[in-house]
Amino acid sequence: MSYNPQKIEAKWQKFWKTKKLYSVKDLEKGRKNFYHLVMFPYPSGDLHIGHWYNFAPADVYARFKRLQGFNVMSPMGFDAFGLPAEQAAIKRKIHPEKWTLNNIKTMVNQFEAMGNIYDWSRMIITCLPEYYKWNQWIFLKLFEKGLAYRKKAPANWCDNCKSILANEQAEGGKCWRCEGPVEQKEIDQWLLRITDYADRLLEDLDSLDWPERTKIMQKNWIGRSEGAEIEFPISNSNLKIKIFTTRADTVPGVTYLVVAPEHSLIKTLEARIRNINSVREYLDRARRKSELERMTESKSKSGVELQGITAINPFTKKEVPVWVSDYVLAGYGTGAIMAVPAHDERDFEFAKKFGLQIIQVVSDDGKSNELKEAYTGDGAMVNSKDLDNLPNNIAKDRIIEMINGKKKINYRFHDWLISRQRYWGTPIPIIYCKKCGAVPVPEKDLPVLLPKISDYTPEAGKSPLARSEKFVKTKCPKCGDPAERETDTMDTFVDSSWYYIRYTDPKNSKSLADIKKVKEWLPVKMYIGGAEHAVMHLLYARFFTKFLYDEGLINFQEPFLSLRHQGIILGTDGQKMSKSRGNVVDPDELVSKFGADSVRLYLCFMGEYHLGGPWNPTGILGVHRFLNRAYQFVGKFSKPVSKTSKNKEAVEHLLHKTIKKVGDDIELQKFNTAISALMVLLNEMEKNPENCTKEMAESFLKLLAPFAPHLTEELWNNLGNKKSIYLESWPEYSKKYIIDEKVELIIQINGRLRDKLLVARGMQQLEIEEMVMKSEKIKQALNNAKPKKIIFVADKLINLVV
RNA sequence: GCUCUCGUGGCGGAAUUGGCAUACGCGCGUGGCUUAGGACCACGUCCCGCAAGGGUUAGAGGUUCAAAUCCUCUCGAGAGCACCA
Repeated sequence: MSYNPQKIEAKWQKFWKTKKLYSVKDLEKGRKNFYHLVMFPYPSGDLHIGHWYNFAPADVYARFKRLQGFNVMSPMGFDAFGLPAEQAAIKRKIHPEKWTLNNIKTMVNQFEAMGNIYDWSRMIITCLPEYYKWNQWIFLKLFEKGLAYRKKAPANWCDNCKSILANEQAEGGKCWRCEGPVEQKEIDQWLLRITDYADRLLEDLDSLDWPERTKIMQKNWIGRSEGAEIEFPISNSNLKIKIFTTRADTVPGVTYLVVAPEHSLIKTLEARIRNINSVREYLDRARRKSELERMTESKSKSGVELQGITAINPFTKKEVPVWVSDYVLAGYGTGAIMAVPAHDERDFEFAKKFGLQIIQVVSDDGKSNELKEAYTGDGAMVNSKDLDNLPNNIAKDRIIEMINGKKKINYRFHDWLISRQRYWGTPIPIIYCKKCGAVPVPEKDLPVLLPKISDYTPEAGKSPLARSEKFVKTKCPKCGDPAERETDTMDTFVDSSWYYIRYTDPKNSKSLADIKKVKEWLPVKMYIGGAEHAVMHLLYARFFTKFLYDEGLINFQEPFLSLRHQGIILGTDGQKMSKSRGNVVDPDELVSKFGADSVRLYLCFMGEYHLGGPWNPTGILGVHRFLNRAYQFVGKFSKPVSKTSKNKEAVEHLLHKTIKKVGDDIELQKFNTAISALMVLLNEMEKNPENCTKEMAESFLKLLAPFAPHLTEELWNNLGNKKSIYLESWPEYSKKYIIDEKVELIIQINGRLRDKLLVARGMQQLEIEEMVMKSEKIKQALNNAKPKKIIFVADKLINLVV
């Protein structure tokens, strides 16, 4: 009999479907609920091998949990709004909805071929009104609480995508989607006040079982810093320049101020700036520079002095010049800084270049020295009048008080900008009325349907929806006057910020989810997805969860208790897979050659899950051979076998050790070593089939079941079992088999292996020493030398030091 | 530039966390069995050496009875941050 995966897999996929084996009830007697979730995919067309890597090993974990006795919910859906649908639609001249829903159909079929445990009755598609209605509903709640607001401000603009981006999506001056350069553009936009939640978002990180790296990234992104706001009066004027600093102790060393090119002061004091022409020229140049250029040119600083304008150092009362430079960011703090060249590297560099004064005020040896570089450490105050010799950390608070500074906490991140000037997204449910202003659409009128229009090509700064008169023209819900709808749509990250809640109650038309079901399932126990979402999706989702908690709609404050990242599969050449490189691995082809079980198994076996790595085209042969051998071996037990197994002890020991190892490893998502343990077990059983029993073969199948669901169902059935193997439970190991009675003890001389000894567990040192001295090898190696010292580790080793 | 993580055969990778380095698999070699398929089976496969033995975890040094694992430096790779005042 030969292993025919194609036949077996189709058969069992049908079986699972007709038996509804994976549709999950909200409550099952005697079983604990376990919510297992993988980040839902974008419906891009076909499942590629990267998708397989995200979903198949994650499914191994879910199946393992199910076998352990949990009532596992593992739902799947599609993050269906977004730019690529529009772009594909424009290119192919079909409606984005049609394109998206077609893709979803294909992908659902491909998912079924993967043999996953998904409960398709809970599927979510975010571009359908039944889903995005609740985006709008949540938006209105945020609006009601003042957490959604409209503002005209410079925003990140990607000219390729013709859209505004959130800061999280414009990292490093590049668009997260197309990698094109990001420019600044003034535009009216909707923002969500995520910064109100900054401290909670920071504090609650500690309680999460997340990769440390990811937590650090979120911490850095939020970027909390404690400091003070200090005002510097402008000479001969009532105006003041407000700055933010974390080093108030260095105020005595402030020798100039710098404002960002966008700072309002320049315009206000235009008339007094003597060199206004060269200042304007500088501002022009700075504006033309893209964010990217500003960063790459960060090495050499540029700037112009605002001649005719000086400020007063509030500590020394001395006049200091004011400069404009693009090394100061408009978006952080107040857009202006106090410069302390002696104690800040950037200021030092700037001062050196433009010949500005450098005054040391903190010193590690209490003396004022010639500085070759900025001194950023702690020390005692110098050149600071009465404060001299005081530790700088104490001087800090003293100075803030003396100069009427205000303690302040600043955050690096900004409010979340959600307006998108695009068609394929959730309409923002706001109506503009000349009399009443921005009026929320009443709840009863939700959803505001996305109209079917025929021309959704983007236009700079304006949503395609603005061209649909039918959509735009409406009546003010408050006063009934003619009014206009908001035409921007929401960032698709809004959709994914709460979808995990919707899975618990996906068809609810009365609320986003029934609180009873929410309590039954949430928070998510295990969440799996790419590390690239560390500061986007994962931060937004945490924010939404906290908001919905505050609204009393859910009973938990963190959505994902445990988080794991998968790695990325690279092409055979070690490069990122792409069609242009021609190094794309086609999973469908592999499935038709080797079967889905082999593909699943190989993806788990190829290395550490969170690392990924290059694809090895012959590697899959190894696991395929293994499955084939398992098929042949277990097949032997489908007929009654003689019960003469004489020496099953040895195999029994190994089996129990394997049960422990495979369970422990899957729990840690170390799938590769779990599989290698299964291989070792099968190798051993194959060598001694006469010492194996049917029960052993059954245990082996259960251990293999999470990895190779189709094959194990087939073999389980062949052994005479009528019900699915997934209605069984994970085998238990007994301690007596885990601990061997005899252990192999290593004998070392000076730390080098010389001999081995098989001894009873727990044997004492003296007894062992005696045995060691009788060993020929040891006698020879010792060559009559007497051990000076003997190190003994029970059941492990004895080391003779000569 | 800064921070973090990591460097183990021809390749993917193991190593109970300081205690037998190279498990498991790929590839390769030899032989067998097959009328060929990316099949299967057996044996071998870190380096030097006929052997006894010796050497080996990027490189150099250190701590220790004992180091892939801990410390220091150098080199290399990956990730994150990159004017955040």
